[in-house]
Amino acid sequence: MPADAAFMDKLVALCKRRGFIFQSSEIYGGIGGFWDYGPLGVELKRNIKNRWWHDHVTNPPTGPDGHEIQMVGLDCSIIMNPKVWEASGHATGFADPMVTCLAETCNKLMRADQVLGLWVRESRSAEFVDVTAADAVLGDARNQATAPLVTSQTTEELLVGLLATKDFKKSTITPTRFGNDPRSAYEIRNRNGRVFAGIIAPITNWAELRKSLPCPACSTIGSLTEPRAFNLMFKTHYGALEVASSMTYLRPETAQGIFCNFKNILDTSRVKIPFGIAQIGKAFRNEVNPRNFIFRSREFEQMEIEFFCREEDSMDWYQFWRNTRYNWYVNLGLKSEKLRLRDQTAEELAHYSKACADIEYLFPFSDEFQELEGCAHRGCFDLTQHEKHSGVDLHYFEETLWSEFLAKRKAAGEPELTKEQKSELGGKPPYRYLPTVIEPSAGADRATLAFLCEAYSEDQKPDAKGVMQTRVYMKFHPKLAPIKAAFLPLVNKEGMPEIAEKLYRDAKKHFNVFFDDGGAIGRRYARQDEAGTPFCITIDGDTLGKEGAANPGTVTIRDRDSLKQDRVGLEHVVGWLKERLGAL
RNA sequence: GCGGGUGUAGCUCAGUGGUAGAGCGUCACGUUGCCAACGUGAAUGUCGUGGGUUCAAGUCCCAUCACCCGCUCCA
Repeated sequence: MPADAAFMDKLVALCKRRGFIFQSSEIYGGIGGFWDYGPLGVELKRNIKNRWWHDHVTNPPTGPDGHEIQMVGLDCSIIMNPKVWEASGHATGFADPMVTCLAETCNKLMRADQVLGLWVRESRSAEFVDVTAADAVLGDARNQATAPLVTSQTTEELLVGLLATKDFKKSTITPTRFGNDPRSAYEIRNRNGRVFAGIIAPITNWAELRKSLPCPACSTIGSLTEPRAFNLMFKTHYGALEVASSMTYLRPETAQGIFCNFKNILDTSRVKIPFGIAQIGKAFRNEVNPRNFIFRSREFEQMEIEFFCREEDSMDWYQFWRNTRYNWYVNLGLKSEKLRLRDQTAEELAHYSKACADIEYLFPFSDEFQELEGCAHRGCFDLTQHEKHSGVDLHYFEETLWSEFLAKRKAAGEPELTKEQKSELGGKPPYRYLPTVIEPSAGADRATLAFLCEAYSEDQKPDAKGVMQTRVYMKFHPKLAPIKAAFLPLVNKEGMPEIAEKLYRDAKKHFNVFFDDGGAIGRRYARQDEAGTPFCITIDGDTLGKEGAANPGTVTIRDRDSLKQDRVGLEHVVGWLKERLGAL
């Protein structure tokens, strides 16, 4: 659905023309799903990452408890022990079997487990029902329907999954038998008392089964391919000898490196719960189909925080991060209604998650909002998994709370606890526990793309010859702009270039600034507009203090968005910029 | 992965079998007095890649790669 394909085309062309983003390996014909950041792009993306690091790690905000939050940074290796990915679930969870419908008018690609949802059979036709929205069609089936459920999961897993869906919550399931069908058969009675007949069987003979299976989308019988493994993990080998035992993966997310270092950080950095660990780094996913410029690429960069807190405070911290992260985007210029904060519905949540909010942007390539960042309440799922798989104790011990407790007992004259009592009491909450995790996980490339889309602006106005011209300008927040200011001698004579260059050299000590003496002033302004430079500083006759100058010793500073010009004294220019650009 | 579309100069694109083009941009020199100014000059392409048909291929055929749209996915 190209919501505004023309807009997207113009933006992509500008990115390439001005050196924001290039296709990777372009001279060799490119490579799908990989992109390079050019001179302007790298500045923009780095500004975004630096801003994020500054705002959350080096100068974190005040938390809901009124204290500045504790944050530390981390930079983990991309390649880790493959057991990490077994523990996290990625090794299996990222390998979905997919089937394609080969019917000419259909050609749909779907996850095999979705195809194998719920089939309701009535006399000769079979109809597919999404198990999450089964009610209407099941009603039509007049309770007589045979509903074979087949899946690559085990029968038990499937039943658990079925009971988790909206329509079958609180169903009772009783083993039964349909005629001579050898597969496991069940009578399913839902909470409204409606009775369904279901056959549940693991897929062992797809080749046979698919001949009779209709496509969920077009209902053509036997048009589905066999499930093929779509593995989203990037396999690689460590060690020069490529053997099975040296196989591992490039990380699909940076978060697991944080969990694996949880204990190291506790032992070395004097942080106490609540605290957060932040990481910026590359991650890799073999996307089925990388699309939409840098939005979905196979190599991408994440900005992730794992914030560890007590279970009882977790919803406060969740709300805090959800709002803090949303406001971060708004304050850096994603001000339009194209940015939204959306709470996930109960159905969307992972089974271990209490809450999750997505920060979404309405990109021009789609008429649906797309995720920039997910702020998830992950419970203690990840640490539990790593504890289980690694065998290492990852529990947190509240030393202060424990010694306060002991001191209080002593003061009250209570008898000293025995060793056994101590380990019994101190070994469980509130003294010893697995912390709950709030995870704001952002895509740096997606953020970059959103800022690019939001910044792209056009003005129509007549030029010197009266011909309508389009002015294209990138309305970046000054803190994100790749180039902060350009220094331009109005004309190349009478000492203007020399003054401009000296001023440029002064400013360059503090900011990424640019010097341009080539071409007419209007053209130079236009070039800076396309690069998104917020300020153009022009050295003119007044600067030189020429006869009749109204403002001797001043330069003009042109604002990119309003086109208004201020006159500022030469010696105040750097200070003027500092006021507007901040320290970073 | 399946189906459809596209690929010619830095960018946007024209070119339906017979000497590769335009606009914009870029560079140089001259000029210059605030919003893509003007003059003069210049550079730039193995027409995505490989193979085939033909006297002759940017153009026709096959393969391949990349990008765009849909299915799917989610940072």
